Amino acid sequence: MTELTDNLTDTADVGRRNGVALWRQIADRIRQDLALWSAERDGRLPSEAELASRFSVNRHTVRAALSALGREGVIRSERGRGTFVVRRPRITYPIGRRTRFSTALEAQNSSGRLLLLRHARVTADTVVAEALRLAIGAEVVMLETRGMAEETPISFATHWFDAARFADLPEHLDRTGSITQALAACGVADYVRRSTVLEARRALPVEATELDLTDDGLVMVARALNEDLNGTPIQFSETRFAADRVEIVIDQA
Amino acid sequence: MTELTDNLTDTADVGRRNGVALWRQIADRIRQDLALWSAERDGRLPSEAELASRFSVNRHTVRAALSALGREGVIRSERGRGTFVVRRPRITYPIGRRTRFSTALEAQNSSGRLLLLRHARVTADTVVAEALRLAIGAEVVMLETRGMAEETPISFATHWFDAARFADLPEHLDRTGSITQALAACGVADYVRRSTVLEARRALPVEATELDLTDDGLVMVARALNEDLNGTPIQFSETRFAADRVEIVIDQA
DNA sequence: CATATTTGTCTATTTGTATAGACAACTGTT
DNA sequence: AACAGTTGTCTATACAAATAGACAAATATG
Repeated sequence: MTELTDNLTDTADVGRRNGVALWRQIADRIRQDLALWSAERDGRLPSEAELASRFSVNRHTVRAALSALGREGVIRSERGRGTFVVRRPRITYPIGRRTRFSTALEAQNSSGRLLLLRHARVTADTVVAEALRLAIGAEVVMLETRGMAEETPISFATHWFDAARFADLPEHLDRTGSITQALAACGVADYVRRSTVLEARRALPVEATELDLTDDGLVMVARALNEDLNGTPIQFSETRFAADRVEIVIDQA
Repeated sequence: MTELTDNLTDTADVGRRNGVALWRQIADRIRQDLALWSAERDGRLPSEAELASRFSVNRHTVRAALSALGREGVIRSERGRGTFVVRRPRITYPIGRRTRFSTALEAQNSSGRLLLLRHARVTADTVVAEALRLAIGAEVVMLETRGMAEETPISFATHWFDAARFADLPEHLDRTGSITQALAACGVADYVRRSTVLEARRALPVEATELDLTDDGLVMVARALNEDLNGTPIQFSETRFAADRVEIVIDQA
């Protein structure tokens, strides 16, 4: 760790002519290091002049970076005083055999909510059908949800269920606001996580909109399969987390 | 899944004046979709003219994107014929209670190797000390490794061990080439993964170099703690995976 | 062979990015 | 009040990125 943080703050070299503007690279690096500055010096960032010399760029380039972070709402500049961090720590999201969104955020003072955005009956493509052990083209209930912590979107997920077994699911979800409770109403008393696959990539336009990522955001994608206690798959999900706002903890127990 | 892939291929809008050049956004999107095209049509991409109209940009902009992907080695253009995918599937990397790099890649025909880049005795900072249950400033053995699949770098990791207990570790590692065997030589017959925390971010310059990420690459970062069978922490690691080359599977069992 | 389709190369123009320097406006301290 | 340090705004210049159009060179097909 010593090595890395030193590299982060001291030699802050950024690359040129690689298709990403200097001001954006600098904005991304500063967003990364906000935790360092929010702790010490009253959450005050180094001055524009000092940042410019650290990154070896012109002060105007730094200003473009700070301006972008200001539009994102993570920092705030005050003439004559300096630039300050607007507190917003990362959320810790646990993944394990008994992963449930509702309980995930309650442990850390955040009031988590799961919003149902839309739902529809669609036909299963190859991936979904294989996961749920259905025939390709079988009817499935698809629903999209957004997970919130306070007023900040954290996750944007698409879920698929066997339509034969879970036809009434959307109504129950509308009423209860919880997938666990909606499943219970459909006769699934308990379920466990069978598998989770993670990858990271740049956000697609849809995801950037739903997660309120201003520009060029990153997402962590978790594809998960839940099964009932008989070992029958009941739910396949693809959840996109805003990479800047969460860290994922793997529950080994 | 249906929804997403449709969005990917049809409405392929890209944003302007957000600090990321159009050609780079397009290159990133195409790299994402390579799997779709490598399957069908003999691994042939749509023509430059068609891509230009899909993304609503000039053909030269598409050419800049393809040129970048060509330098990366993931596609190859042939005058008069078209542009083709150079096959390179994602590596699946399992994380669980008994995660070991050596066994991770053998299951999928890849010949995995772990290279020791450098090692040193350093003093533990707050994070490392807390993880290994040592005093801040205690001596630790730090080593950096690079994980390879065939000739492609997959991971770049920093590991820390209590120097009092594992002084001879680097030598054993040099000799055996395996952390598990080196630990065995230091009297640790077996060990298990206690915790893993994952996050995603843009690669730092050092990481881009070590992982051979040509431009603007993404990494998944796994911070892990291993302990012996008595429950004593023995190894704290921070591993950076090249996000384009791996997907991480969580072993729930 | 003739033709349509594809990638490769060239010139020209407009918009975005980065540098440089100067100075105004505001804040906290001496 | 004076001053040092900070952010905000302006002008000017050089280079990269994106658009537009035209044509050459290679390939596949009928």
